[in-house]
Amino acid sequence: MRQLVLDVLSKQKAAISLPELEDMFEKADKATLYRTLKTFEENKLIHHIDDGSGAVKYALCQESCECEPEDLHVHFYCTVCQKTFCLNDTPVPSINLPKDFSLEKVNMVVSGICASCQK
Amino acid sequence: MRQLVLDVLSKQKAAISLPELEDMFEKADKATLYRTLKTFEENKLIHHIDDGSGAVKYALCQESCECEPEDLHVHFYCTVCQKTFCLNDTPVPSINLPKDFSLEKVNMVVSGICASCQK
DNA sequence: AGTAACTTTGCAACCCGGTTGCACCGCGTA
DNA sequence: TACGCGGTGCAACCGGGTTGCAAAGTTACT
Ligand SMILES: [Mn+2]
Ligand SMILES: [Mn+2]
Ligand SMILES: [Zn+2]
Ligand SMILES: [Zn+2]
Repeated sequence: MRQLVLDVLSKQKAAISLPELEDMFEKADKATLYRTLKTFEENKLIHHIDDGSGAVKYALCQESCECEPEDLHVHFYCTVCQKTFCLNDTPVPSINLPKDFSLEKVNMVVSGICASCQK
Repeated sequence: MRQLVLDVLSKQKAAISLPELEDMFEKADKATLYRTLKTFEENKLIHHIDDGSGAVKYALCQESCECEPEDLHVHFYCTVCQKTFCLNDTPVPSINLPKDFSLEKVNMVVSGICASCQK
């Protein structure tokens, strides 16, 4: 099962959610897939992305993917195809927090229209 | 009802979620509060914040609060008290998207420890 | 006041993503 | 063969959000 899921993940251009994964298999159980993603994430194979679409999405970690402690790159959510992409080459800009606020991590999601959906 | 909700909202230092609002009233119905927040948002009185905590939170719009088309300021989620704050003075930095990606809006949530929770 | 039209509210049900307990299965090992 | 352990499937549950519908409240007009 994990092999199959890993295959699917590595073939994806966009990040994928649990429900999407579910009906991409049709045969495997939701809980199994859920636990698979969980173990993958614990072992730093994948990272999750909260793009505000209601379902958390997952994408393979890249070579340089330091998901912890701080997510390095920006994510892009296409409002047309509803796909979410890792912009691995777009680092999260550093920001100045008010005094006495300590930074742990940053989630930056840009919405718009992706390259494929531009006409 | 709307008056009451508006009062609560204007007294809040942190953004508030629908469930939080719910048990802050104990008397009003979830649906009513939900619809109240909805109309407030449609009329640009409040804006919503998706901080990844599972529940969308709402905060009053400030004078200069141009929530549309693009959310202007950064939000801060405290991992200790689980409160979410508008950093009204911290604008979202502009970023360079890859070619052919068009920008509509940006959600930037910084997690860490807020001023009150620092020891 | 009486009536009609419109708005707001409460209730209940539903949806959907996520999560968990538990029993079962498959497999390697003593 | 018997045991232990990790993976799987099923079913149930949870929590936030959303909606249909009917009752209650409000407003406008006569
Ligand atoms: Mn990513
Ligand atoms: Mn805000
Ligand atoms: Zn697209
Ligand atoms: Zn705090």
